[in-house]
Amino acid sequence: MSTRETAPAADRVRDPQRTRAEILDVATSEFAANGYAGARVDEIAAKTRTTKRMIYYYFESKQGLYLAVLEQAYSVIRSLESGLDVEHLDPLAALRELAELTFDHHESHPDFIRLVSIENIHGAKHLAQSEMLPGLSAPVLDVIGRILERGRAAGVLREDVDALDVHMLISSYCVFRIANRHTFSTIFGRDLLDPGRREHYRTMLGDLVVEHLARR
Amino acid sequence: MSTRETAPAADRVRDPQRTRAEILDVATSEFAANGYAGARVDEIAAKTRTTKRMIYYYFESKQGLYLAVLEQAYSVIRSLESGLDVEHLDPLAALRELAELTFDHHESHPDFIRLVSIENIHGAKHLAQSEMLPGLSAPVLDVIGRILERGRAAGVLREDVDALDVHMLISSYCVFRIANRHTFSTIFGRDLLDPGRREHYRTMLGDLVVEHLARR
Amino acid sequence: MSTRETAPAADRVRDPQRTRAEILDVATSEFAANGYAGARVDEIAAKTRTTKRMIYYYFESKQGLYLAVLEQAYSVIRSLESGLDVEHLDPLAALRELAELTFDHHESHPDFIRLVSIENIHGAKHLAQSEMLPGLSAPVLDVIGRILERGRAAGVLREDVDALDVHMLISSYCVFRIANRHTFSTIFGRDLLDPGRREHYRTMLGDLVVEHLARR
Amino acid sequence: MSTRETAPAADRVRDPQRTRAEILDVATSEFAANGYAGARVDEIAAKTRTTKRMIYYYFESKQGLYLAVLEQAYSVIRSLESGLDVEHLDPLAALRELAELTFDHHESHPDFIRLVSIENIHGAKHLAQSEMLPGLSAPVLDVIGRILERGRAAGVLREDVDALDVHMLISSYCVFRIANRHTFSTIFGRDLLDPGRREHYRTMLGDLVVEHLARR
DNA sequence: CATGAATGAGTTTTCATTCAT
DNA sequence: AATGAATGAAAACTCATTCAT
Repeated sequence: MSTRETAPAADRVRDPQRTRAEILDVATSEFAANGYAGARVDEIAAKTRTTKRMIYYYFESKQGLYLAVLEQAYSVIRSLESGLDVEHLDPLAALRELAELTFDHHESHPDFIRLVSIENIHGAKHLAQSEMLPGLSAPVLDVIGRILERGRAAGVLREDVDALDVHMLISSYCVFRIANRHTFSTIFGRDLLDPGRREHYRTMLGDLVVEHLARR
Repeated sequence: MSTRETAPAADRVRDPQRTRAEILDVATSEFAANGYAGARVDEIAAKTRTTKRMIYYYFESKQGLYLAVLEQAYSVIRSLESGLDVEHLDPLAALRELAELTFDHHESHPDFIRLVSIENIHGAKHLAQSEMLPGLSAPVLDVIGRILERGRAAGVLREDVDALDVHMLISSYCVFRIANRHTFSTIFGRDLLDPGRREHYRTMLGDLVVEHLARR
Repeated sequence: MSTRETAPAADRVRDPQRTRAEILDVATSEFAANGYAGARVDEIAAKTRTTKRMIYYYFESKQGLYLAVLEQAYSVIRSLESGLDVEHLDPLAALRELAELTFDHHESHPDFIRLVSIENIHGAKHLAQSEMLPGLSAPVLDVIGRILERGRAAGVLREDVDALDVHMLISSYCVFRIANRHTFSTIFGRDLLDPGRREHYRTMLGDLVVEHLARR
Repeated sequence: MSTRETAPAADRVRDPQRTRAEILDVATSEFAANGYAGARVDEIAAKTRTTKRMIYYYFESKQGLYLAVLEQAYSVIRSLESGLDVEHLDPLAALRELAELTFDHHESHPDFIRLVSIENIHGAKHLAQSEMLPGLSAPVLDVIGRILERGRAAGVLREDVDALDVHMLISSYCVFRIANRHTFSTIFGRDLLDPGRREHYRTMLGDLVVEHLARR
């Protein structure tokens, strides 16, 4: 990968929004694939129809770009969470449904999971700098909260588990499957994303949640 | 960080074992703290009583050093696993004990968890290059396997869950708590390593395993 | 030679063609003078009005620069060869003229001869990587070919010597005089480039060619 | 190639002469193959049954080793030259014989040719430092000298060509064939060492010499 | 004589960032 | 908004040579 700009001038676009979005998309893949330090501004620019200068124009610095990538990634997940609708199900079924939807979400957004891993490597210091993210609690917590409320009122759920713990339980399972896939497969020879075992893992998660939350 | 070698020549020792070990230890912290690309060979050398040159003498390259770090980290965990002794407990108690010991292990080896995260960012490509690690299944699997056998024979455990799934369940929980601590705390304001909640999480894990494995 | 860039920022020009050309010229001298491994990128940069960084910007690597130097050196020689005009002379005279022009060419392009020697030390492996050079037969061969044809038709030249052998004969003589000058002089005390003996050597070459090619 | 010493201690020899000779042999190949700057002391040591320390013990420095290599290479050639015996042939036949023996010599000592090329790259500065080589005129010159004398006395040879020019003529042809083999083959697609054309080149050389020296 | 370990100075290469147009 | 050229600082890596045993 040369440092020289080689983008074909021909198909350069003059649509700022689009240019910004394209940079962000490419940067997402690159950061997710290589980590913060491992990603190359040059490489990101090369995979775009713009030039490096534009990256600095829109995002100021590599850090700025990375933060924008992070913010967008969280936004996408948040809006997916906002679309969750499990109110029509009974509490235990709702929990299972929620867990399984999270399972699906994570599987279809591996870049997000990778970015979160990367951000944790850096002690979440970039995330902390964000003006929009920290504290902006996830919609999913409210969803879980409402289910727990309903379930407790109906006497079918335990009283001593809070929404954040439920979220942690579900996340840990779903995140591990994506985030640790490679070492797991290398060490144990089992691909956690093997389509043939997907249903098994999905059900297992639902079972775990239900078993743990159901009042005995 | 200067390029000049600044290590005090005075206290350099002529102890290869020690020199190698010291480099490896420092490198472990540095890679764990900064990722592969983010770690600096210069910085590692500076925190050692040797010089950068010795790193290349013993490990050939930055990659070689990283791989050695990875291999040592896995070895440490493996030998801890080998020391597990839960044979004297009844199957369900043994599973809980095992889960809780894993919980403890992970908590006291955050660098290992971070290295594994980092390695997954790179698709486990370094791990795959190792001649000792891949395929060398973990002792813990045998431990789990024996518990499952005993439990099934005694009729107290489910028949349809295999050792690797149990390991995955335990790992995902324990790993998440360490690996995703920072973003979790930044987003949700709850520190997963808060000593005051440690017992809660530890018990919760044991419960999860027991609830999932116990025959109904 | 320090690692610090010391080129005066004042007279840096923004003329890519010129920058590239200047690097190439300096590099030609340096490689010719010190060999591939002996040449220093730092030194080349220092003798330029640019910085080391620009060498990598334009040529990617030391090897890339060396190859560019080699390609340019061959191009220069090729275009000189293309300018050869000996069609108006009778075959034997044309051969002598050609030999003597080659003699002159080589004498005035010692760097080219040195680069060729260097490249041979490396088994021509860089040359082989070139996309423009290998196979691109030299114009001089056609010139020789046409003379031989004419000479055979006229019955004044031998039939059993081909153009490539003629070229080899001329080259070996002209190249040796330049390439082996130093050891020859050190061992035998005779400087092959002594201006006072130049005419002698030039005539001797012409004689050799004519004596060898003339039909008896 | 690692910097670490890995020579099997088992078969180390305690024969100084032999150790020295072995180092010299390996160094000859390495310098011939990679040039002075390109050769690695580490690599030379590794291909020997000794260690690097011995190289410095016997030869003081890389330069010292290189000079020893050069001196030995010239000595070998000199003693081959000393063995030349063409006194029993008539002058022209003797000259042809001499040329052809040189042709053979060079072909079977490519490393010598390469070393000479390398030394010329460095302006013969190492050779000049030698206490044994410079000035020590080659035996072959005397051989040529005696042939010329005999030939002139017999009236069969030209009067105006001296021994050193004859030597230069023969050398240039024989050296070029070996030294420039690689670029020649890459550019023109003809291997000058093709066994099938060996006799052709050998005869051609003899012809050249005879044609040039014979009195008309 | 022999050797594994160690070293300092240098050498190539990389990378985020900025400038002139 | 856009761009090819340029840059400084630093990063990885190398190599001849020496030391302690």
